[in-house]
Amino acid sequence: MPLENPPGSAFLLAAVGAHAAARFAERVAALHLTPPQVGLLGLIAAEPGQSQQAVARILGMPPSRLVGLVDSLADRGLVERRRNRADRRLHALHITDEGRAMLARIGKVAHEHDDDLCRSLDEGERETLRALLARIAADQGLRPGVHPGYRHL
Amino acid sequence: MPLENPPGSAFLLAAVGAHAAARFAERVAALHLTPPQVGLLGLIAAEPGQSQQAVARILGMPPSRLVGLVDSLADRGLVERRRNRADRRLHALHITDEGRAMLARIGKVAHEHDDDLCRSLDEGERETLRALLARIAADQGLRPGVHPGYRHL
DNA sequence: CCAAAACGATTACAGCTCTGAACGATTATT
DNA sequence: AATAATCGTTCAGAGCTGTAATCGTTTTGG
Repeated sequence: MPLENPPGSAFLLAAVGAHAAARFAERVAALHLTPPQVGLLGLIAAEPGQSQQAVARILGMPPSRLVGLVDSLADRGLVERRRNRADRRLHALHITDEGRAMLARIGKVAHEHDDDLCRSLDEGERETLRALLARIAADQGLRPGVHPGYRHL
Repeated sequence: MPLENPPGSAFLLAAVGAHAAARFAERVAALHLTPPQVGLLGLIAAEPGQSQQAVARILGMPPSRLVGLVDSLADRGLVERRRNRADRRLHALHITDEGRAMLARIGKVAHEHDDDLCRSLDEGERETLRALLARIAADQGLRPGVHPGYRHL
């Protein structure tokens, strides 16, 4: 039972959001990926050439955590570290062709996931939901496209 | 960046939900509680007398995990284990008066949290959001009042 | 009626992940 | 040139979780 009856928006949001995240994790597990890996891959694709520290700041995780994550993607050839000639301390992150192909498969999975989650809503209702959530996200200072949960998972 | 542009409902839901959960965790931390403890306390209050195994099944966590959780609440006098005379293997869980008092404080915190999260929405929009989320929750088979994320946090 | 299987709660243990500090390499500062 | 700061990485320690063994109790079945 929730703390309020009926449950408030915040509790519903957290519960449904956690469910959505769990189901998405199941789907991408079929591609041998975890949600943080997917988030990182997407971020590198969207803004290539960033240093690891910059990416770590955006994602809100300690740089030491990012190392293993980048390793796991680089080992599979989805991402590569390129040495910056101007400043050889930096490792610029870039997506590979294989990474882009994987991202396409992920996009397909994400779309299926989206459809299944919202199957009880018609298109107008889905649009309403997206709009309300986007308003909350903007108001609460969430960076578009960054999943706060990747911090701890 | 998300996998789709603009982001789909599922991604927004997971992101905003994780944010809501994180902010709620901060708020109840002021009461020296964690979200799983809050969820357990609420469940015991709503359906008193249940065995630990029954509660563990409802929350979707292994019974061994519940032991420490119940301990932490029992140590603070918010909950008590009562021996069942008919079957002395079972420990029926009951909330105490202090537990009820704490639950009242939690309810206040939850309400403030709710208000802050939805401050960019008017009352009609909040009701719309609640309705849409409740539809998804029901369709996806989520038990009302049970937070799936408590499984792993 | 008694031995054995089943069941609930607990504990012990092993594996995992995360955090924070330390380190080597490189660059900026003075 | 020497020192401080920055980046990526590694490493040890802490915390947490699930699995399996344990103990007491109850049910089952011969």
